Amino acid sequence: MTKPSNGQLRLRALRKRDANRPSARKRIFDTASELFYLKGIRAVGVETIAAEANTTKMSLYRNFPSKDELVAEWLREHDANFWQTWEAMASRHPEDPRRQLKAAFALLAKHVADPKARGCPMANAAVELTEKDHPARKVIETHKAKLRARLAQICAQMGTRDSRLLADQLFLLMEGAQVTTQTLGARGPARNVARAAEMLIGAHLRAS
Amino acid sequence: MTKPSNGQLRLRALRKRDANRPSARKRIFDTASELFYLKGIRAVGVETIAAEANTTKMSLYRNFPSKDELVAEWLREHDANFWQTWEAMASRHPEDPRRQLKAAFALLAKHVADPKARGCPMANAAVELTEKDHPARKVIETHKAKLRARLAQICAQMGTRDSRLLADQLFLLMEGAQVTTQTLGARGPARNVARAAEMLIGAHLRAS
DNA sequence: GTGCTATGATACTGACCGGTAACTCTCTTG
DNA sequence: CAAGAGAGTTACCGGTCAGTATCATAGCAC
Repeated sequence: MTKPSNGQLRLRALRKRDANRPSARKRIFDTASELFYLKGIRAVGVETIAAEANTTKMSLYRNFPSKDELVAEWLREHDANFWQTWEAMASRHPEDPRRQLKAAFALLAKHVADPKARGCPMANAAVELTEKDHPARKVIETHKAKLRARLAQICAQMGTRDSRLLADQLFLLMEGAQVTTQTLGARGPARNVARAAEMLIGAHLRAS
Repeated sequence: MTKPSNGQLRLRALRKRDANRPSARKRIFDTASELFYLKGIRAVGVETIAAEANTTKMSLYRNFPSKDELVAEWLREHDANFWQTWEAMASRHPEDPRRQLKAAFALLAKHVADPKARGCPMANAAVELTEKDHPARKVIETHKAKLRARLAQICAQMGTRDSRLLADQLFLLMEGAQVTTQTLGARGPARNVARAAEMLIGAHLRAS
């Protein structure tokens, strides 16, 4: 029933001829990333992802072993992008840990100011995926542990007495800013995250 | 097929005779509250709730118009409990806003130290329920806005120059502590939330 | 007793879920 | 030209989802 019309066939042919068209895998991955972030993981079905990527479920399962693994892949890529941005930012202020922190919080402030932002994909996924053996959980925990350690490293370079404590406090501010985006929006407490970090850093430096 | 055995009948009769047995509504509500919090909202079906409450789906729908409304009800009750606890705590330190904040963060610290804790039900729900017209969203936004305002009020009573700013910073710490519970656990940064709050309050008071 | 209310039990709807089978088409590479 | 890889299409699987209809049973109030 409902055979494809000639119009549809021609459209599809046109699309195929376009050499610039990304692979099905890339389209699926990009679409899934966007939908997972904006609508939530459990709220988005594989059929929806495929349709939105102008392909079908079969292409999804030819490129990814399962939805759970697709989710994990998405978060792995987010982790890679995150650290690439982070280290690029850090290398712009070598030997100046304080400036590195300032730049990091400026970046965060810019992100949470975006009205379309919906917090941190990692933290959101941790809220949604409660099965402790979900493949994404390892990615999430590793990512957050690394961030905590990286913050502590920078704080130590600043010479603060209790660098672990300051790092944890900054970590709380970061996570808090991301999550409040989803309840009180960009005009909520998140917009004061950079100032909060500055005050905390200042207080620690004075105490050293 | 599979008629109930005499044993099952007797068991049911025994359960019914127990006058202390809570109503189906209460059992459903309590079970749903626990499951929603521990497993997540979308991860728990109405059938599971009913079974876990030793009743059936029909009793659920006789007492609640829909699952979405049940979720909203759960959050409304959480809001009521939250403010009852909060105001009881505040009234224990009348005329001493600083002590009120200290007590609030002590309570929060105790909560996030529980290894079974899974953050703030409101914030978690905000992550899971992305449909902007979900009945729970209004409850969540109202709750968080009220908390933000209440914090600002207390900070103003302390006489800090920029009480709104301090309130937002404390808010970020609170939300951050709750959410990090789900990625780095009770031994994560959350355990430093009270100290972080103390330092921020101190810095603000010194600046006034 | 007679109702009334709350509860239970079972079966069902239609939609959607993640995942698979089988076949076709088209483009690329040798 | 031939062969193979990537991609599209359609139909299907078993299971679960939220929500409903129907009938039976129990306890309570009058």
